[in-house]
Amino acid sequence: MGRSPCCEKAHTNKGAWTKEEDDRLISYIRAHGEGCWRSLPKAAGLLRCGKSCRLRWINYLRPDLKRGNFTEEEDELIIKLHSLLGNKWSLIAGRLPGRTDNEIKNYWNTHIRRKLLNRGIDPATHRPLNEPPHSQSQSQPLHLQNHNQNQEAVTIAVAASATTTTTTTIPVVTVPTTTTISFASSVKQEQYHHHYNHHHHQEINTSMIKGSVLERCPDLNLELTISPPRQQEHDEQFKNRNLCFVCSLGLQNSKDCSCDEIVGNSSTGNASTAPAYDFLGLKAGVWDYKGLEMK
DNA sequence: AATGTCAGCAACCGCAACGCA
DNA sequence: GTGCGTTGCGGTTGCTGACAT
Repeated sequence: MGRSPCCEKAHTNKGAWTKEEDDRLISYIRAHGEGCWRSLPKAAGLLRCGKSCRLRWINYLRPDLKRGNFTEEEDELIIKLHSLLGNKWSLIAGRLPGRTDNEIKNYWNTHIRRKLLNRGIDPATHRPLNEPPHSQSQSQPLHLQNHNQNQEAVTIAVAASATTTTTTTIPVVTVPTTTTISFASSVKQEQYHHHYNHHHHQEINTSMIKGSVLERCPDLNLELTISPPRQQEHDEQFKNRNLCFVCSLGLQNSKDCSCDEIVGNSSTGNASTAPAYDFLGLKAGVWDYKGLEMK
């Protein structure tokens, strides 16, 4: 027998939501919070499946949503992020506060695609339409190029703008050498944490971003730098120590510090036993590059 | 005014990842 | 380690309104 359906389809409404349904959903979530979508409809007295409720809330009813037209700045940011990340709409949405992945996806398909075509740019590859695909690296979009390339020791900083800088370094352990990423983001740390908790398996795709980022998008502040892994570079006190995410944020001695819990072997130089940074509680050992590849 | 076409957007569907027993 | 239930993502569909004929 296959999996049971997510809802009893015979007894659920479909199609557009009514005002009454919206009100029920809003009041229920205000009272009980998000989550447990499967049981929510029954508890809220809605004849909808949990999926439908979740979608309605996330894409339309959430109070922090920014309604209205996209600005020119948002347009350009979406284009740049798409060139880096591909159709990772949830990731792109994470960089645009108040916008949902569905909204951005629709906006891309209806407006930006056409806008790029009018500029003579292929929206799929972000390269000129009339440019012959003379090499794989140039004919593929950036996000597709990256995972064809061997990983190297590289530190990458990504920022939506250049106000604050939050830096951490993450090893990707299944590649021959250590890949590290530094995130410099104006997004509040807590927002980043929230986003990361939901999307950590995709967020790491940013690690695929390499030198050509700046070449492609010179005015997008990605603060790309290439450097040896930080632990090998300096900080004598950490030389024989593994850094947790908390310390990587400069919060050494914090109660959340878990450096000493991390098991790692920094002396081998082997990536699979490389210094382990506990990024948001994800021990280095869990990073599986293959699992992070774009579809 | 009636009909056809198209664009925009909300919602659905299938699948994969995740978490837990 | 495995199987099952739940959640989230991305592609696709279909409804609706605006515009053209």
